[in-house]
Amino acid sequence: MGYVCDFCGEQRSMVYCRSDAASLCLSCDRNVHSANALSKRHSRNLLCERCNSQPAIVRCAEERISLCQNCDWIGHGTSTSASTHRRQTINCYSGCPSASELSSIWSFVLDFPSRGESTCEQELGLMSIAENSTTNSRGENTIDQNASGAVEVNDRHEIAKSGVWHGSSSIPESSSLPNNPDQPTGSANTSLPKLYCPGTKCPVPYDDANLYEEFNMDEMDLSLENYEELFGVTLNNSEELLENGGIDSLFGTKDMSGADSNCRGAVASELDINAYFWDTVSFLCQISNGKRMIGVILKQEWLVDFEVTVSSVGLVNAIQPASSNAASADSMMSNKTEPILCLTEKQGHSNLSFSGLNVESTAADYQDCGASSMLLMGEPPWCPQCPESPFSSANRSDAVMRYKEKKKTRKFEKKVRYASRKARADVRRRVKGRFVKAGDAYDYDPLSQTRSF
DNA sequence: TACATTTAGGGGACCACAATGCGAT
DNA sequence: AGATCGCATTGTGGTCCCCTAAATG
Repeated sequence: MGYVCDFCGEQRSMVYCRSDAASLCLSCDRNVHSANALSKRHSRNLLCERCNSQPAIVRCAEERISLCQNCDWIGHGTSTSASTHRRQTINCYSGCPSASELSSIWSFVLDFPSRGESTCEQELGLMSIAENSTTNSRGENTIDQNASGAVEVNDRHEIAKSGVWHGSSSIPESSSLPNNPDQPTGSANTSLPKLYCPGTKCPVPYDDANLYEEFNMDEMDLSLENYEELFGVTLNNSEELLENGGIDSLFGTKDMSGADSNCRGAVASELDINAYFWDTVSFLCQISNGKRMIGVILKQEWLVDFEVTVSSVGLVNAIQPASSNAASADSMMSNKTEPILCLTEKQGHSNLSFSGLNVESTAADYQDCGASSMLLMGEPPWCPQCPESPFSSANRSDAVMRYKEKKKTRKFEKKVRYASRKARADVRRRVKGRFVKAGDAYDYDPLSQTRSF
C-alpha cells in the first residue's frame, strides 16, 4: 500500500525531496520544483518502495524494488541469501528533468513492477513540460535546466557509474572512491550514508570512551522522533517513560537524595523548556506550570548553551557549582564528558508532556538533585541498569551505533514540516520580504523573474 | 595599551493566510 | 461515539533592523 503525494494528496507519491521533507508524485514534483531557481536545486530521489517514507538509495535487481538504506539493510544485511542480490545505486537528481532524463538516471524507472497501478508512471511519459519548458523547432520538449544550466544528476563516482555491487557490505563512500570528473561539485546529497550492520558488522566498534568523546551537543537532533530509533524501543505510552524508574532509569541516573540542595533553587515560573538532551536522545518537554525542571548536561560546550537558554529562569545558578560546594568551577568544566541529570522540584506534582503525550507524574518519580554533586560523583553516564530496565547494553550499543550513523549523515538544513505551506509561501507576494494581502501592491513576486514596482 | 569608531555577521521580528488543532455542539 | 462546525493557533520565506563581536584607526 503506497502513500499519497504530500502535495496533491491524490496521486501516489514516488519521489522524495529531502529539502521539502515531502513525498511527491511525479507531477507535483515537477510543479513544485519548477517554481523557482532555488526549488529546482532540491535534491530528490525515488521513494523507498518498502517503507514509503524514506528516499531510496539502492535498487535490488533480483527483487526489482527500490530501497532506502534501512530497508536495504533489513532485506540484505541480515539475510545471507539476499545479501548476494545485485543492487544498483539510485542517483538523486535536481532540476526538472524530463521523462527521458529520468529514465536515463533510473534505467528502471519505467519498469516498476509493484507500482503498476499508479498513474504516476504514465505521468512520467506524459508529463507535460509546463512553464519552464521550451519547444524546439521540431516540436520537441527540451530538457528543463536548473540555475546552473544543467539537470543535475548526483552520482556516487565510480560505484555509481558501474552502478552495481554485491553482498551486504556497505556502499563505498564517495571519499573512498576516485574522483569523478563528471561529478558536479557542490551538488547536494552526493555523500550517501555508509551502511552499517549493527553488531558484528559494525565498522566502528562501540567504545565508551570514544562514545562520549564524539558527543557534541551542538550536533544533537532535537527531535523526540529519535526515541525509537535511538533506543530501539518503541515508546508506546508516555507512562512507560516514567515507570520503572522512568527518566531516571532511562538516563541511568542514580539516587540523588544526597544531592546539592542548591539545585532546588532553580525555579521557573511559566516557561517552556524546549530541549532536554541525553546522549543520543533528545526530549522535547513542556513544563506546564514551571514546577519542575529537568536538565541534562553533557559537555561544557553545551553547558554554556544551556545556561544561556534558560538563564532567565534561574537555572544557571542551579547548575553552576555553588561556592559552598566542593565542586569547583574548574572541576565542573573539566568534566566535559559526564552528563548530568539535574532535576528540580518545587512542588510534588506537575504535568509533563512529551511531544504531545501528557504525563501525570508524581514527586516520587524524580529525586531532587544537584548538578555539582553529580560532578563530584563522577559517575559515568551509563550507570548500571536496573535488571528490569528495557534498555539492555545490547540495545544501548545499537542505539549508539544508530546515533553515530545518523550523526554522520545529519544535515542541518531547515526542515520543512508542511510542504504545502512552503509551496504557498514560495509563491506569495511580498513587500520588503513581508507577506502582503492578496490584491495589495507588492514589490516582489516570487513567480516573476524580475521585481515589479 | 586603551579607547572610539567602523564593519561584518547573526538572529529575531514582521507580514498574510492556508493548514492544522481542538473544543463545542 | 462519531461527525461537523467554528475559532484559535501554527508555519512558511524574504527582508529589515538591532545587537554583538571583530577589525581598524
